[in-house]
Order: sequence, then C-alpha cells, then structure tokens
Amino acid sequence: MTEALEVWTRPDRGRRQPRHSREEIAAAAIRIADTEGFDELSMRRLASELGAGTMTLYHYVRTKDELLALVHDAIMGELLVPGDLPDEWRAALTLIARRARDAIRRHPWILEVHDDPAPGPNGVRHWDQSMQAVSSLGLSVGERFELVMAVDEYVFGFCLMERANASAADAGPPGPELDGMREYVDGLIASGDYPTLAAIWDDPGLEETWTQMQRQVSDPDRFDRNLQRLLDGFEAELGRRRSRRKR
Amino acid sequence: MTEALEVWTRPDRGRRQPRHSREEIAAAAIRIADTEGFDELSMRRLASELGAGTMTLYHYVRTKDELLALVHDAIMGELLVPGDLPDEWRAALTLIARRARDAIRRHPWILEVHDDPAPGPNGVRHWDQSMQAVSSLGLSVGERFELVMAVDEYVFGFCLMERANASAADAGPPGPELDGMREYVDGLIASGDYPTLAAIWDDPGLEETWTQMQRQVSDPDRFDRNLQRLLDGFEAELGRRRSRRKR
DNA sequence: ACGTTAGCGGTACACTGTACGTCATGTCAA
DNA sequence: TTGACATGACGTACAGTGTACCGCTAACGT
Repeated sequence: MTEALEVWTRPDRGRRQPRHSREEIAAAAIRIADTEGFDELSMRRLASELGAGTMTLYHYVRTKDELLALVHDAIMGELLVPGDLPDEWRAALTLIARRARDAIRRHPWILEVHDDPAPGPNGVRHWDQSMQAVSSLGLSVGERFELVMAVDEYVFGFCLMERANASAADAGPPGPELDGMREYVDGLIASGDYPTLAAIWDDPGLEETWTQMQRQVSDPDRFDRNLQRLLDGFEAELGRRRSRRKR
Repeated sequence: MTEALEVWTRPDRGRRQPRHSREEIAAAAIRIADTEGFDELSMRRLASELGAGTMTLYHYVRTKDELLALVHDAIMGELLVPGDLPDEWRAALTLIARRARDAIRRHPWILEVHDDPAPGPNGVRHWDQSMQAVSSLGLSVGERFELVMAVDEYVFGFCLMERANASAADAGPPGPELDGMREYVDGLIASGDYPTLAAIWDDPGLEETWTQMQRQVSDPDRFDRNLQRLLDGFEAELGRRRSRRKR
C-alpha cells in the first residue's frame, strides 16, 4: 500500500524543467484510448502522440501500471460533481452516481484497468464528495462508508453489464442474428437442461422475449430505477432503526 | 453477435479423434490462472501444461479470446446452484448470488476477462436458474429479467470492489503503512480541497476512521446485507404495485 | 494395405513493456 | 560569460506475447 502510494507522493526528482507534465501525459493517453481503443494505448504510441521518445515516458512514470494509475485518477476527476451538492442525501448520491456512470460511458475502457491503483487526489475527492452527500444522516463513519461503497459498487456493476451487453444493445430491430440465436437455443433446449428457458420458449416465445430483454437492457431509466430501489432499501432500514430508537 | 456465437455452434471439423477436448483445455487454463496468476496464462504456457505444441491450441480455438470465452463458461458452470432452488424467490436469488460470489472469489482473475463473450451453455444455464428463481412472482419476462440482471450487476460490482480493496483488506492491524497514509492525507487536506475529509480528520480521527473502513471492507456479512437491501427495494415496489391493483 | 487428410507443431513476424547506457542540454556557481 | 555536471531525453536490445503460415506424420475410411 505504502509502495503503491508512492506514485502520488514521489517528489520531483531534479531541478531541471521537464518538457511534459503528468497531466499532459494522462490526457494524451485518454485521448488515444478514446479514439483508437484501449489496446492501442502502448508506451510507444503514447510517446509518439507526445512527440517524445518511448523511454522518455519512464522518467514520468515507473511502469505502465503507474501510467494507468494516472489515467484512472484523471477520470476520477471527470466524475466529480462541480458546484455544491444537494442537501438531501438521496438527491446528492443520485447525482454523484449519474455523473460516475456518464464518465465511465465516455471512457468505457477504464473498466479494463484492473490493477488496484492507490487512491489519487481525485479519487479521494470523490470519496470526500460521497461522504459529504450522506453527512446529514447522523451515521458513524463506518455506516456512511458502507452506503457510499454500495453506491460505487452499483455504478460499477451497472457499467460492467452495460459494456458486456453493448454489442447486443445497439442492434435495433430483431434483425437477422435472431435466426442464429433461435437455432442455438433450440439445440440447448433439446438437451432438456433448460426447463425455464423451454417454458419461456413456449409462452411468450423467442421474438417477444428477445424484444422485452432488449428493451430492458437499453432502457435509459433502468439505471435510476435500480439505484432508487437500492436507496429505498437503505432508507427503509434507517426508518426502522429510528423508530426503534424512539421506542 | 452471430459471429460471436460461432464459438459454441461451430461443428467438430473432421472425423479424426482429437487428442484433447475443449473442457480439458479450459480446465488446464483455469488451473494455470489459479495457481500462477492470470498473466501467466499464455498460449505457450497452456500448451506446455497440456504437453502439446503451442499452435495445436489453434485447432481447438480460433484466438485467445475464444479460449477465454471457454474459460468464462467453465466458471459459469461452477456458479450454478446444484439441486433444486428454494421456492421463495428471495431465498433462491440469495443462494444464486452467494454462489456466484464464491465462484468469483475462487477465480478473481475472471474479472480481467473483459471482452463480452457470447453466452455459452453454462451462461444460459445460469440465466435459466435465475429466471426460475423469480418465476413465482407473476411478472412479465422483461420484469423478471430486470430483477435478475440487477442481482448479477450487484454481484459483479461487489466482487470488483472486493478485488480492488484486496490488498488493503488483508492488512490486519493498523500497521506501519498508516504513517505513509497519514502523511499523504495531511498533504491533501492542506490544499483545502477536502472539506469532509478534514472534518472526519478532526472528529473520529485517522486511526478510528481507518479501523471502521477496514472493518466495513472486510465484513463478511456486508454482501448479504446490501443484497437484502436491494431486494427490499424490489419487494417494496412489488407490494405497492399489488395494493394499487387491488384498489 | 493404401491414400487422404485432419490433427500437430516448428518457425517466423510484428508487437509489447522495459533495463541499460549514452548523449546533450538546462541550470547553477564562479 | 563560462564552465561543470546533474538530469532529462532516448536509441538499442531483449525477453516475452499472439498468431499466420506451412510442412509433417499418423489415424482413419476405403
């Protein structure tokens, strides 16, 4: 942990003015990943984007993972809510969650950054905002953190699923790929291992099921709906706890 | 989509008996990733594990991504609930969710498989089980799917966070890395950009905050607690809808 | 028993991250 | 202004990756 933190605490090495800045490097990396895809983000490609030699990057960053930590924190910066947060905790958390979702949608490849980067300045800012959002609830730090973490988890899970379903979602009308799917599913059902699938096959049928699932996956309100249900669960518990205390 | 499905529908190519099977190959891949880490899972390493030449693998699989699709589906197989599901929908979904979490904990590297593999036989089985779990609710396919997807998203989000916090969680007592953290956070607070953090710094202080957060992150009941809150939210809505219909 | 051909796998290539070492230039002391 | 020198820049090289191509060998249908 301490070692991982070093990316953020390491002092500037010398007295000479470097030609680039970490912010500039992170921004260039994000630009490449956005326009050409995450796979194209190599040290060589990034260096050429900056008009620098490949190995020059290694004076700003110890490894590629450190670079990705910089990129990660830059995106954490994008997801901060500008201005003041609403007083009401649900509104505040909803705002934060939406903004996080939007940032991830803008840079979906960020989900492929899988190492656990130590929290950078913007990561801590996000934590700060989230904790502030629920500060009026009179909970302990631990309880507040549980709520905040649950929301973060929700956003990540949602975006991960959305990404996985991305290729399926942009197909508009039933389309011709339905035939391949029908054949495939027919084969599965024949094995007898899919009782529920077989039942659904009979009643609403493939076409209707497909349409309903597609609608579900690409429903723009689904994010808010499920978030509100999660918050409902928390709120109900808070209510219960409060009434118990009164008694 | 149709092309992606091809991994599962492609017929056996010739009449000769192959030396290996896809199941065997996937199992070997999982073994390597489990014991040596996901990075070590290269085509060469996998081939040597099977006692085969590297290029031989390409007769079972078109690309490494296809191999990962096989691996993905094998793990989907691990997460299926054996035997019958409870009748009560919450108990059934909870069981499924727990089992999924356990499978991912056993193979955390699966979260690094980031392409969107077409649903394999076991993936569809998981869908089948989940849909069965909520079949008694009298909902449309689309509504059932929304609930099922929300649970899947929850599990993924939870496991992703758990993985990110893994290195932080296994540190037992406050430890010496707390000093590095204190110094780091002091620096951040000095910038004035972290009002809530500063407030928390004053009241419960670093040590207590750290302890509470650590406890939260590694609380074994957190998974169930938040899952139940999500399901509470769904159930409340179902109740509301039902009473509205009666009126 | 034989010819066909599908499974097998060696070699080669373009690409990756990065260790090492040299070059040249910005900065400070004089 | 000039020199010394630390430090930023970066070319080369290496071990590793996924995989295209192509010959080889052995198992099968006849």
